[in-house]
Amino acid sequence: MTPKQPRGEATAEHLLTTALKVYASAGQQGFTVNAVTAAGGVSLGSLYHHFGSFDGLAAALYTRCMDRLFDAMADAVRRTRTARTGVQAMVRAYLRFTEEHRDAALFLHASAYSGYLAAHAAQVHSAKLDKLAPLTGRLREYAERGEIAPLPASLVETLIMGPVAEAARRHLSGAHDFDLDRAMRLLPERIWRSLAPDGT
Amino acid sequence: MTPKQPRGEATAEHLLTTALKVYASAGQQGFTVNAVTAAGGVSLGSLYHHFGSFDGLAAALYTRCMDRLFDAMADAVRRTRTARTGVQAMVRAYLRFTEEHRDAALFLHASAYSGYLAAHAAQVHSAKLDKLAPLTGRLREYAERGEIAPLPASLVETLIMGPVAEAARRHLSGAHDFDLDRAMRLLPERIWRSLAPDGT
DNA sequence: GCGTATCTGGAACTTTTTTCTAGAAAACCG
DNA sequence: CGGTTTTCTAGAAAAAAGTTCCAGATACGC
Repeated sequence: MTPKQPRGEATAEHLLTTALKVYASAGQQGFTVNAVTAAGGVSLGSLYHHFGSFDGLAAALYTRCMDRLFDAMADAVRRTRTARTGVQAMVRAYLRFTEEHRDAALFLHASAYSGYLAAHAAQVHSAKLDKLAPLTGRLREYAERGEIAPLPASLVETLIMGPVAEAARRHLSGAHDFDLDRAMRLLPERIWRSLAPDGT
Repeated sequence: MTPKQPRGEATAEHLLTTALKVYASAGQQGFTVNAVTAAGGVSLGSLYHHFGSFDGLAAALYTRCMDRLFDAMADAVRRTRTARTGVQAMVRAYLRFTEEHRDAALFLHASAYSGYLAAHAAQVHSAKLDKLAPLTGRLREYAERGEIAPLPASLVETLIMGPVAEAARRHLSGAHDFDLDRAMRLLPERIWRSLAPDGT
């Protein structure tokens, strides 16, 4: 009668996938414990067993989406050699991810500074640092070799992630005047210019 | 016995001020209707009469904070002539506002894409466009005069607001490795480089 | 098989938001 | 002024969302 329920670890996985679907289709305001358990055919007890709280589920989903984004960026950078191509690869990978995984990108941007994560902020932040390590490592190498201007590491990150995230937000919010394809063509070079050492 | 209650319009004003204080001291999770009404010595009925919903209050507060930020930026730009000094003035004004009105800046960044505004998104967005008009107008003039690179207007905005907002977020989140004073010295020039026309 | 640990279901409870309505204060107007 | 209308306030009650709890089911090691 009841469809075969996945159990154990699979249930947690299943809940995360369902949660993202619910978020994508019902939006922030339709994103409730009841909506997620109903959509997934899973009980409240299971959800709370695996995630402790609804915020816990949201934090896990956030972490999962973030992992995928940063993995995509790290992969892209790995195929480059110079600072210029590396930075531009990061930018393109972020924008490509935003386009190809719209739901995940939307959830990331909407949740980023948005209460869900308050209780798990520390965990999420350290997970972020871990996943970001390959990228920050590369940036440090560029700096050591003098391939980018001598700036504090956090400013270099700000100059890359700031514009890219803003572009993603504009695309995701459906701004009529924002063309993601054009951004993918123009932004990498512009961001690079903000980082290039003098006389380049 | 009961302290003299402000009435009418004044109550709405009073609630907004109280709300920001409550948000600043109790954080996102302590930011509830009851907390705000209790702290302000105002009843639920009054709050709902003036703002329709708790989200309505949050949207009004958001708009008010945003107005102040953009006014500060517009004032700063008004005192400049060239594209370079104008852009740099915007950047500095944003960062200065973040420092001087920490509570308002925190609320702005935390609420920006965060559910509170979903119901009033349209109003908030059009209010934003209005307040942004003096700034976008300036940027268009720069572009027409060839003082900045020929880029779509939304990309110019992205290249300015992206890094500045990211810097503000890092400062507000208390990142140990982020130094706002250093950012105020270095960012304006770096952002300018991303916008400068060729051969500058 | 047996015992233990893990997982699931759903009713009951808590907290937070929203609605509702009676009535007080202000504004308006002849 | 005196009456009428509108605006505003108060707080109880309802609705909605999140959380707790525990009885029972399932998987797993021995």
